[in-house]
Amino acid sequence: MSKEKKPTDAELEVLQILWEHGPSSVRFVNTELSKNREVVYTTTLKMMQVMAEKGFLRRDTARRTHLYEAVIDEKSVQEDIVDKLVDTVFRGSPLKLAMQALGHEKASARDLAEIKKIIEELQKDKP
Amino acid sequence: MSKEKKPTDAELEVLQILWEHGPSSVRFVNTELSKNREVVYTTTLKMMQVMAEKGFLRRDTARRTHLYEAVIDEKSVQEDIVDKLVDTVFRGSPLKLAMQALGHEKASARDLAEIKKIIEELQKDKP
DNA sequence: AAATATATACGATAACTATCGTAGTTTGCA
DNA sequence: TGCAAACTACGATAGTTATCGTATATATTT
Repeated sequence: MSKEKKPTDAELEVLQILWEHGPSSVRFVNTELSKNREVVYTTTLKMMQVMAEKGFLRRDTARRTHLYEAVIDEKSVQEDIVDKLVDTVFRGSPLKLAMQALGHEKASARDLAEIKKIIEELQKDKP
Repeated sequence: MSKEKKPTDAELEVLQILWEHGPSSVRFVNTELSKNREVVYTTTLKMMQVMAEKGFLRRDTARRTHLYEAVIDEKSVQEDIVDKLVDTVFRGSPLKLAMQALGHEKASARDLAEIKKIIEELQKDKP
């Protein structure tokens, strides 16, 4: 039961960068964000400060350039969001969500083969 | 390319009820919502009025008790949300999302069997 | 007809988000 | 040394969301 509030969309963008690259400076995160859309440096700074207050990030202030690190786990965030999504958009049906995901344009033949294997594994547990 | 803004979480709750039951009165929707959490009637009313302004709902004012109907399609909303979710939370991997969904507690053996069939169908198209 | 119940309309508001400018501090280099 | 660059701190703000109270109109019941 994670009691924490869920990150906003903009916060998720930051989290994704930190999950991928590990502890990073504001400058780095801002540069990454700017690849997708224009963001002023202090906007990113403020956001990350707020996220630290919320407990989403931890920061290391040992040096002048602070380093921020995600303290919420990528997988648990994914779980929270999927659970909520199943309830609020897919009428409680994880199947429908999975189907929609696999129908996604980016789902490759390799993906399909892989998930088939996973399903077969799951079927062993749920006879 | 749906240009429309996406519904908020609270709006999705309303939409789900309308998708399931078809055109409904505010009273009905409020009663349904109240099964999950306490909501004052005028809160629901106001929300549905706003949703109508946004173009999410159409309303029939022919009678004293207005009837509201969803004008955005359930499937396209699901698509939009899944697409965005894949990008912002699953690093562009629909596979990861599908796996997470199937690992969901509510995924039944029947679900698994069914999606396996669907995957086999998809595999015919993506050799 | 009067009282009661049920509707809509609408304004106010607290909380939150995302955004950015300004100020002040530290570092590094010409 | 002194100036420019890079950094943090912080306040202000416009927009949005969800919430609810009050006012008012229309049915329904007694």
